Amino acid sequence: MRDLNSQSQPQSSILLEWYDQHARSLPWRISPADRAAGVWPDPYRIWLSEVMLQQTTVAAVKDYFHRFTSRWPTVADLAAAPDADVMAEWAGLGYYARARNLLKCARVVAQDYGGIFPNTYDGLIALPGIGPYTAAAISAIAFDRQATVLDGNVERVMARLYDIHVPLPTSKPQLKEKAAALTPAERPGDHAQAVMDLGATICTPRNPACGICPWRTPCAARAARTATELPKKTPKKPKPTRIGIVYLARSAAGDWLLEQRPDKGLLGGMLGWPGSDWTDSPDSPAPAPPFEADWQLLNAEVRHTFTHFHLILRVMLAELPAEFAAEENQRVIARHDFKPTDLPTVMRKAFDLWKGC
DNA sequence: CAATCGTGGTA
DNA sequence: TTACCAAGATT
Repeated sequence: MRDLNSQSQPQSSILLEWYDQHARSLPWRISPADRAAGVWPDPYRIWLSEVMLQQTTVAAVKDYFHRFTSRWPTVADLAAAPDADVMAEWAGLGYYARARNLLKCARVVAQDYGGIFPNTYDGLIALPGIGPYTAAAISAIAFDRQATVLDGNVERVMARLYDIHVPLPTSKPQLKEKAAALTPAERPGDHAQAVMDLGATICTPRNPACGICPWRTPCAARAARTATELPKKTPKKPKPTRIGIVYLARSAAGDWLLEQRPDKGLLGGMLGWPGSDWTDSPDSPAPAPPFEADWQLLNAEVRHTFTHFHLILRVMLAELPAEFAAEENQRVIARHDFKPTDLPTVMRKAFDLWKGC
């Protein structure tokens, strides 16, 4: 007799059928026609897309991916690029340590590996900026290896599929085990992308579309009506508000004074306006203008929220003296070389405030 | 291990 | 307006 439990175990084959019909066309993906013709993705493009996609939405990544791949078509091209060019191209995407590690990684691959990415999980995870998720993703998607990805989507899908109420990150090993048990030997890369697509389009954090989910039959959370409350997460700490000052100095010719921030820490390696430290106290922060001048306070403030604090920035303006002697980390950028899009968003907001005056 | 590290979209 | 969230890595 037919085993009624046969449908109670989720199967990769069901998910892959759904994926073949619903896969989104993405710039780093091989089209179904190409894949049928035996074309495999370029590991460089998979690596680049996966690093950009770390904690970042597909919508935000698309344009950056196009700009990077058209400007630097190969890992060797990227490895040869000046640091400042890469940081400027990454500006606005956030988590700037990714850009610094991207360059480090490209240079290791170009110089130590002859421009060929290692094709194993162990080889990949040893590279800068490649952690457990990204190593698994590249292994599976670019090299057809049976690796299991565990990102936020997979965590959510597994927690619901098996109705796991243990909060993250404690439940992570358990979720990884479930995800690994579902990973097929055939098409592991498509399977990985299918689970993530499922999480991004059907098994969403709020209002999951359980009725049209390919795994609706075996889903334990759907049966228990607990899907929307999963996965549980340990509560986050509240964000403090910090206050700071930035100094916009513009010469009579329209040139701007900027600073390259230190490699470590917030906005590391990026251009920014000279300024004070950002303090927690409501007291006005110690002024630290880059030169003595008649600094004018703009009549509006920058408000910006980082991962773990809110920031209020006061913006001061003065004319940059022609004889100004720049420090080592400072750059006087000519009017026509200055592009606000080269700045991280919080710094661009300060510029926008001036522009609106 | 808990903290750090960006930004934009969404309810 | 606020809080949550997104194809996480590093220390």
